[in-house]
Amino acid sequence: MKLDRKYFLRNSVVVAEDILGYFLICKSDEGKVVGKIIETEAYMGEDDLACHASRGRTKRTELLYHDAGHLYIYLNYGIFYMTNVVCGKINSPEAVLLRSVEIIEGIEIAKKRINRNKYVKLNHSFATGPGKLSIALDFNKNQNGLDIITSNEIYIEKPDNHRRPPIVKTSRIGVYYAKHCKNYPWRFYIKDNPFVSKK
DNA sequence: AAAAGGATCACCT
DNA sequence: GGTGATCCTTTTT
Repeated sequence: MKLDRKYFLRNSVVVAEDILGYFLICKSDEGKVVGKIIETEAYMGEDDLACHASRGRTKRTELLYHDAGHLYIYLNYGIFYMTNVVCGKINSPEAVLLRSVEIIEGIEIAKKRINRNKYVKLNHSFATGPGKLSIALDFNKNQNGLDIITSNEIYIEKPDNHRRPPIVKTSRIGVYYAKHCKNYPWRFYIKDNPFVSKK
């Protein structure tokens, strides 16, 4: 069942954990690609020094303050797009970063996208890590701000037979600069899953 | 106009 | 475990 806006109105830490195992669906001219969500991170509020909103409300972070259920996509390292879903109430800047998926449909389309990208290599677990995930699902600045509740092309659904998987909570990746926030246990992944980006 | 900073990746040991 | 490559956006002068 497709998720409604109420689902994302909750705290991003809650959503990041709950959404593991759900299906991310992306249709485009190239076809349909479906990824099972394996790994996420929560970024929450102006007090979270790892969150973009910690530097205040700017043109870039404006989206985080708006309605939940929209994509927040930005370029990092000048090369990679990071794909997030905005969570929480209006004026509460929160998001869930999608770090890794297991491609369960449209694998040839996803491989083709990885192959034509200059910065990544196709290997056995090719949609692991937020940069590669965005390439495999063709997320870029064109989808920034897209509403995944009303869209029929890009959305998330709870599988019919969903059971809550065993989950590992740990600290977030790449936020070494975030002082006391860097060790917050806001990274979640499905235990023992081969598509987790980093141990 | 210039500088600095990355929510990464691939490859190495 | 660690390092270097990469180049766009944001911030500062």
